[in-house]
Amino acid sequence: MEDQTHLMQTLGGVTLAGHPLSLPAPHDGKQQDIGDILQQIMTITDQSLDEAQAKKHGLNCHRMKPALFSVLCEIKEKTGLSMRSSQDEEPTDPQLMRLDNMLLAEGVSGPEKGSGAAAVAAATAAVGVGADNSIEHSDYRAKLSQIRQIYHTELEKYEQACNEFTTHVMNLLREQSRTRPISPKEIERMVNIIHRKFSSIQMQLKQSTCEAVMILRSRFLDARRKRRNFSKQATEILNEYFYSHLSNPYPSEEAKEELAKKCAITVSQVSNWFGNKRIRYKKNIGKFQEEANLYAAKTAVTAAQAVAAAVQNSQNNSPATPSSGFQMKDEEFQLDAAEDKNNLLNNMFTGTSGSHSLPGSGDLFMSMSSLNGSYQSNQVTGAGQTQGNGVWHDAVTPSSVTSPIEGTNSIHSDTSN
DNA sequence: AAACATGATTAACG
DNA sequence: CGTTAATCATGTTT
Repeated sequence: MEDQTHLMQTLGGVTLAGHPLSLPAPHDGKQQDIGDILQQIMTITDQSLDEAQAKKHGLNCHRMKPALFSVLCEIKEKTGLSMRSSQDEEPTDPQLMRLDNMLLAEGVSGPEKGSGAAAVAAATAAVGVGADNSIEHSDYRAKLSQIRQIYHTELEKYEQACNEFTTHVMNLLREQSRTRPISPKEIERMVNIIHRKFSSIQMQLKQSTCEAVMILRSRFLDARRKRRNFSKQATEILNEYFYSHLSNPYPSEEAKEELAKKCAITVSQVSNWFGNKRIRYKKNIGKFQEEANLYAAKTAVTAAQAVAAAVQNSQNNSPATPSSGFQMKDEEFQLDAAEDKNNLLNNMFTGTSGSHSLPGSGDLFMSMSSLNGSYQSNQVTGAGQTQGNGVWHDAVTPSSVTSPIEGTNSIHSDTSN
């Protein structure tokens, strides 16, 4: 330990003016020699530049130089180990991994995906609608590739700077190793340190890139911010399903997928739509009545013949209970429509009043049956039964699956895809 | 610009 | 987990 202290001071080249160094020296002759060399080394800092340069050269060529050099290196290595051992870890790994994964997932650091855009465009084009959607996406994609480009150029710049700096330091150290005990191992370690520093800088770059991507993502892909209304067709299809399943407007997962495919939207969008639709319909049935009739008409048109026959039956034969699936459906409708019947009725009458034949107009069918129904049950349910509960839940579940309703419904839209 | 419509998000619930 | 109900934030209409 004492030797080390001395040596450190020596190597620092600051003090140690007249101290005799106690290096391990087996023979007296050589000790004299070494002492001489060390003396020269020690005093070199006190000399003028030219003088020192000359002396340096002299020392470099000295026959004992390699031996002394290696000894000094070894000692230095030993002293350094105790200091370094604690700080050699790399705590950056998990974080760096996370960032890397993220960037890879976002397609920033991964392979260039020029074909991906084309594929997506083709897919959306194949669906037919979704042009606006792909515009949005291309905008997003453009920004993303901008970020990626910046990221890559910066990364490359850092890489280059790192290499430059490394070679510079290596040259410097190699040069200095003529006058200082610097082992190749130490140079290597130095290089490692440099690399670590630069990679931490790179991590910062990655982090800020991630942030940028996230911001961009939230700005462009967060549909809440940039909400787009569904296409006319899509709402058409959704409404069709909704009103033709008004008794149980809860599409199954498969049905949702079908609708999603047909509407060029996602399944969760379908779920959202039905959630919103149900709650809003229930909340203000009257407001939707017109729409309901419209879509009921629309679906009825396709099944006009069958419906027409049934309606005639239910009207002519037995006003009370015609025993068809329509009756049940009617009851549901009357429940639904009970609230704003006035408006409703007016609409219906003005819309379809005179001609109640059966020219396919489903609204006719709707209006006829629901009129009867609503008059019946208005007193029962009362005008105040509006929302709250039981719009379709209790009254509906029984008829949803078992009754012939499903059969009739399936004629128009249920299985028609 | 205000009012309304609508898709998405959220907490609470069963 | 899927729903409901309330709410947000935007789109559309008036």
